[in-house]
Amino acid sequence: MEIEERSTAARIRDAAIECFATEGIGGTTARRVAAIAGVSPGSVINHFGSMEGLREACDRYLLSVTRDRKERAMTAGPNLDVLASLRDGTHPHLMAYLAEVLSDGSPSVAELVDGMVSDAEGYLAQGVESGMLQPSDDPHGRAVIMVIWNLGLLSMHHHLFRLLDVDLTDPAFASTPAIGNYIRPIMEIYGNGVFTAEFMSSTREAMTALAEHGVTPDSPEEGNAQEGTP
Amino acid sequence: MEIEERSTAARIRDAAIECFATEGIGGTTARRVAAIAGVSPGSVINHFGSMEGLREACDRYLLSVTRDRKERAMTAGPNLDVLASLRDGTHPHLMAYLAEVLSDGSPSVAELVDGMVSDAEGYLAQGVESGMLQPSDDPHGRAVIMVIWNLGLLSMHHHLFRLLDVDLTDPAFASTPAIGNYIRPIMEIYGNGVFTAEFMSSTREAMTALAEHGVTPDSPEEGNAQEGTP
DNA sequence: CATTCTGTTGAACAGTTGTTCAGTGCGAGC
DNA sequence: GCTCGCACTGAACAACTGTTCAACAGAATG
Repeated sequence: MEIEERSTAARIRDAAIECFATEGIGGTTARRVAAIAGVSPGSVINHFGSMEGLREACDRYLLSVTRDRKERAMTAGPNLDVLASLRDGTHPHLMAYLAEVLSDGSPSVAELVDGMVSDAEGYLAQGVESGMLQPSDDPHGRAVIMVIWNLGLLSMHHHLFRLLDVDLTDPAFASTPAIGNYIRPIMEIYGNGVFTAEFMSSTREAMTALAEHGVTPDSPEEGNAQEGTP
Repeated sequence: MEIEERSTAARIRDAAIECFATEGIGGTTARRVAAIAGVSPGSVINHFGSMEGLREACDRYLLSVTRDRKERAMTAGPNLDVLASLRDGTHPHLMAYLAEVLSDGSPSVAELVDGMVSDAEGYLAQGVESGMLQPSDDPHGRAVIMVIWNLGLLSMHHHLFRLLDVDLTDPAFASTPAIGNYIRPIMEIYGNGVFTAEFMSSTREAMTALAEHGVTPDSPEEGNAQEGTP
């Protein structure tokens, strides 16, 4: 099950990750992977049983790399950037591979996302304790939203690149000059919010009702909820 | 170029949207679309030239529907929910189709996203004028981030459903009981932010430097920037 | 040296794909 | 009633796909 590094299987798996990342999932064929890895098409199936098996191996590898680096990063203290562990340049296509597979429901990607969420819950709690972050009425929900906002940005990196000139899949992303375009608005929202205090207090009763019962088709705050729904 | 409604071409196009939405882009074939539409495979190509042409027709249709409803929604006042116009049940698979195509860089989807961003800029400006929203140092950047956060949530709806029990592609989404799980944390962040005022003021100098020069590989605020990068 | 074993090959197979096109049916216009 | 035109069919085609497998090389083992 475990793949020896520097082995042929590892070369094939890395070639597959590169192919999935650059050609997309649909554009990846056994022959193309074989060509990149410098082996025969038969060898690809020989090692992984099928193309689906190869895809699963890539997912498992993504998961294991993330876990390895996460442990190393843990010692360096909490970090709100759930993706930082994939951006060290050792595996240049891993981030783009993740971006590609995020929006299809593979089980091991789900496991990865769930892990990121529970990590984020821990980091957020630490941030609250240390006085850096505000406490939340719904710590789990806040962690889910923040993690998926992040991953969503990654999976839409084409649009983000077009609109803000920032490439989230670039290993050298952190030293892009335009990175301010990306961080500035996010820090502004995370720092001050978007709604004014007046607006929040004027809709407080609707919000607490929402927190208790949820929105029902004919709940009276429907009008406000629609305007406020992001 | 314009497709007559109720025509065979329209039926094929709707079948394609359904197929793209439910089977994914890779899982959609000419024969499957033909079966759903109740026509022969040849007819599919006859009407749209090729499968790529069919895909483009679907994108164009998505764009035109969005524009139509947007105009109608304009009269009802600004609305921060950029997706509300697609959620009226007339075309039950349009939202799921959008979710499917968001993460691949089709030109007309790019046009759609750009339109949503410039709409959002307008709505946000109106919200600022009316006192509902805080002004921003970077109105364009804020609009981009907020729109792509939203679209990213949509494109990751599988994960969101697993984690918060909310299905963004469901036409009846607004009346789901669990919708509070989704709205509550977002309203909290948009209302109050995430960082504390103390943390924000302690990193103010780093933030203003960022706003002016961006982050460079050896800029001194690198440490803080990493902790703050979401 | 002979033999086994492991890893690799690449030709071949069956299945699916997009696309073509001669032929069919059917309704409108005369 | 006849004919024309058009939309549609579905069998056929070439190009691809994942997968199989007999053959092969080369190192390790006896």
